[in-house]
Amino acid sequence: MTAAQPASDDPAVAPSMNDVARRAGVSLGTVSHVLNKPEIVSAKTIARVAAAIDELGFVRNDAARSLAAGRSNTVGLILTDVGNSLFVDIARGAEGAASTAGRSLLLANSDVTFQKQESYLDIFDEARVAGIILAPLDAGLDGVDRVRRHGRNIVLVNYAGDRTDCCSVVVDEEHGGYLAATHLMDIGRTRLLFAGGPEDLHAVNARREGARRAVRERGNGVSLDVIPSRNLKSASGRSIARQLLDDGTLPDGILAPADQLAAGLIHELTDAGVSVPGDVAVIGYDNNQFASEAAIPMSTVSQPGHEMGEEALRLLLDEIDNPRNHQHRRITLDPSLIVRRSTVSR
Amino acid sequence: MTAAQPASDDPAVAPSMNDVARRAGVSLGTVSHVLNKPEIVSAKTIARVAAAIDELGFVRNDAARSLAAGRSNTVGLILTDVGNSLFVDIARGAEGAASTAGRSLLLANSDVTFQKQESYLDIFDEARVAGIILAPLDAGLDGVDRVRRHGRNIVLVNYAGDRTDCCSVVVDEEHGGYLAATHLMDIGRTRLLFAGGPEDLHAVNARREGARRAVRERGNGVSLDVIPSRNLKSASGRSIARQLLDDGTLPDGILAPADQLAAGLIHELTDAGVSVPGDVAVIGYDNNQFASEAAIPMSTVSQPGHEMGEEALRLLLDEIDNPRNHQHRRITLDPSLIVRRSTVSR
DNA sequence: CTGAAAGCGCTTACAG
DNA sequence: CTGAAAGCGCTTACAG
Repeated sequence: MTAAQPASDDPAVAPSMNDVARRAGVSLGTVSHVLNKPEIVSAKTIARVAAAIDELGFVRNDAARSLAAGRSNTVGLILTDVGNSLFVDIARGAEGAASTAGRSLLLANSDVTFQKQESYLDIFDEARVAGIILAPLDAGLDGVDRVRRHGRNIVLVNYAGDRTDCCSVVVDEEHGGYLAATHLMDIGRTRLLFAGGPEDLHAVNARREGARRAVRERGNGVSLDVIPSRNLKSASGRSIARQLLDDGTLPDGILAPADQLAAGLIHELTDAGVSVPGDVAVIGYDNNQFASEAAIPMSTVSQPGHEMGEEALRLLLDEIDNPRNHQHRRITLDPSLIVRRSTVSR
Repeated sequence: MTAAQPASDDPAVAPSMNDVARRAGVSLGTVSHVLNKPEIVSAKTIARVAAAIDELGFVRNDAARSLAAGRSNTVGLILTDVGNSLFVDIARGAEGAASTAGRSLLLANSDVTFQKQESYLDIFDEARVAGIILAPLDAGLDGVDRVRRHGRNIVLVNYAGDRTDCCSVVVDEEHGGYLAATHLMDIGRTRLLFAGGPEDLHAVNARREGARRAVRERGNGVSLDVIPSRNLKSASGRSIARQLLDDGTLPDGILAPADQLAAGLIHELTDAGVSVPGDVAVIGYDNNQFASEAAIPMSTVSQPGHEMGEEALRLLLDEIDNPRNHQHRRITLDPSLIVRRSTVSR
């Protein structure tokens, strides 16, 4: 279906500050002052200029402003995966903090692709944004050096490797794994399985080590098996479940490093007549939207995405506004346990 | 937890085109030509300039470029809700088409807030982006006129009201409702319920009317009840289900205008011992991620988000690149039915 | 094919 | 408190 209509032939053009000045009967510089330092302008002049701006529908040309001022008002945020609610929460947190601070926040989605991540770093670099918040892939942090060399401020969020030469906000992944394992032991489970996850992902490794520590510290007679998987998707969870069913050796508690993985496990197990949590308690990770919507609402470990975004923006603004006194720092936030029916029946 | 390290005292500054020119031993204009019209420059000069760019790590100042050229290379996309996978798909589609065309795509999330939508329109307007793709709220399209008056190209996606004075890409919502109702009748259901949704949402109304038409055209002896709800969330689905259970008059087929709503209905019904789809078949709308992950995978109506984003960007580029010949048009895409176990048991 | 120069729309010392 | 003017880093006719 298509309905057509000719485009307007009048390519309207935005009025400039000069137009405003002329209309208000003041100089160009005065208009600029009204916009940027109204406190040094008389009330009468402000009113006249404001009226002219209104009448003309003037909007500042940000390219010219950035160029003349040598700095921009906008901040860029590069997310790994906008399909993952953690990153959406980060974006919301950063957006809130940015708008409080009078800054605009622009988003980019690297879509778990290293090349896109690099390309967006360059785009924000070319745009001379005031700063960049990057949720980097495990794959590499090379681009970070590149843009920093140009004087661009950058803070890392969610993952930072071992970099201490820029600010970062991360979550204590190890503690998340610890929380999950402790919860399973608290409800009396003794044969635990850490199920799934590529072994080259930092977060997966840390969560597994956290689970190991929990078992070591606290579990006498508690075992912890590990079965890795190619990815974090639900199909991997299903295939691990089938493997367990075939072997006939079910654990009584499963920790999955992602909700999707846990969902696959739960479906395949319940389809086979295994009771969750009766026979096997399952806990996921991430607190994705569907974790609470599932038929068996899922216990999980939640990461404070909103706070991560807020803190990241706060660190960035400090770096932007106090370049001299700024100290790079790493903020580590704690994940939290969310108990639902996949581990504790009501 | 916090670890500190002093910031570098050397606020590195990006080299300018002038620096590149000096280093390459050519004029400023020649460097610009190498970047923008390499075909008119000799291979030798290109090589020299390229080397200088490399050595210096030069990145173009996009603010200066936009200002001098009078146009920008980036396109802005304003989404209603990045938490909704439809919009994520739209973003992915637009991103793909943009990068193919050598354009950068910047995202903004209006977060279902009219004020944010307006504010991001202004931000993109101030940034003098080449064009804007807006997924507008039902609430109002005023901002559209404002930015168009400044010569900004804009195309609407997902909702366009009755505007024909700009391009738009929408989905045939009426047809989606028709598909869902037809499916329920196809599997033999005769007492249908259109459950939930605020009556002032265009999409909800259209989907309901589509269901009505399907019943009218095809159903002899088929009834269609309607129960509205305050919002599209899962709690609303639960409360509608409780109402049905209290009344003791269950339909045998339910159409919900959102997956979340359907999820709430399904949970409350199955908790009460009602079989889905045995006693009641339930179909949702949107094909959100959790629709397939649910314990009873959900039948639903899927919207072609990726294609919507692609088409929207294509229309926008046509408007940008051919301002003289461009014809505004509305592209209407079809939704599709996805059958899962909430309507058809295996 | 290359260079010199005007100009894009602002900001910001500097005078007054 | 206000204005005149230089300059931000590019692009783009225009000469040569």
